[in-house]
Amino acid sequence: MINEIPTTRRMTADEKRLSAMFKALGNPVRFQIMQILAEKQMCITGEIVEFTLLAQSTVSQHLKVLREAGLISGEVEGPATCYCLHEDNIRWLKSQVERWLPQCCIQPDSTAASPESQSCCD
Amino acid sequence: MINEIPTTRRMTADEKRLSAMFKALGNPVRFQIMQILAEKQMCITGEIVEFTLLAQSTVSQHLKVLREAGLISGEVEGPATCYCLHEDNIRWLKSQVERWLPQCCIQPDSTAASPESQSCCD
DNA sequence: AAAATATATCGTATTTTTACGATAAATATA
DNA sequence: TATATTTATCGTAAAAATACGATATATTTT
Repeated sequence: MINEIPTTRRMTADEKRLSAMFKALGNPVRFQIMQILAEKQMCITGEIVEFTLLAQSTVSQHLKVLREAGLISGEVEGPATCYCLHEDNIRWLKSQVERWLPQCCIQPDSTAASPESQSCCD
Repeated sequence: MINEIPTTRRMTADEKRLSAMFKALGNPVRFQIMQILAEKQMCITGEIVEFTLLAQSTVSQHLKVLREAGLISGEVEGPATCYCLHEDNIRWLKSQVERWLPQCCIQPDSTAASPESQSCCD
């Protein structure tokens, strides 16, 4: 899905994966599906359809995007499919965001930067 | 940009803001612009254009999206515009992600969940 | 004041995303 | 086996995102 991008440098596999997760979460419907899944622990497709008020086929598409991004996983349960958060991958996402852009955002509890190290902005 | 979404519940302002940041970061070009800004601390538009190998107008558009998401800030410096990461907002993003989906992803160092609390998936 | 430099915005073409209804597939039930 | 239930996939229309060149704006330099 994320093809080669015309920049000077190339993205690592982790960077591509993180970017793809961001992309999946960037849609408000999918963002909210994640939240309802977090609350309810698990849902079959039909429950998520009720929640979103969208057509079943549309929701199925969104679920596919979330699944391909590794954010949820689905398991066939009889005629239905039971979805839940992919906790391992969400933990991975959180750890990546935590260590993301290390040159920026020095933790407030670490040694304060000297004034001249400030950027032009803000 | 994020209009009302047809779901049962409504998104809080924070949720909308977080979702909008994810959306901005979901594009690989913008993702990489964030990284180069983190490395170089600050860049004028022209430097970012060179890095991305895209047309100047295209990059300017991407910078606008990042700016409107609160991820970067730009300051006019003579005829140029100097961009850098919006550290406060990035810190906010990180803290939001950290506490995101609290029902999921119990920290590994906390009390281990009992086996029956496991979900159906994975 | 004119020219050069740097960037944002405008108009537009192309691609991608989003949404829907219809249908296929797979399982459970009568 | 036939029917009902649930979901995924297909085809497609509409909306949004992405990219570009041209141009407007704003500042510096000549």
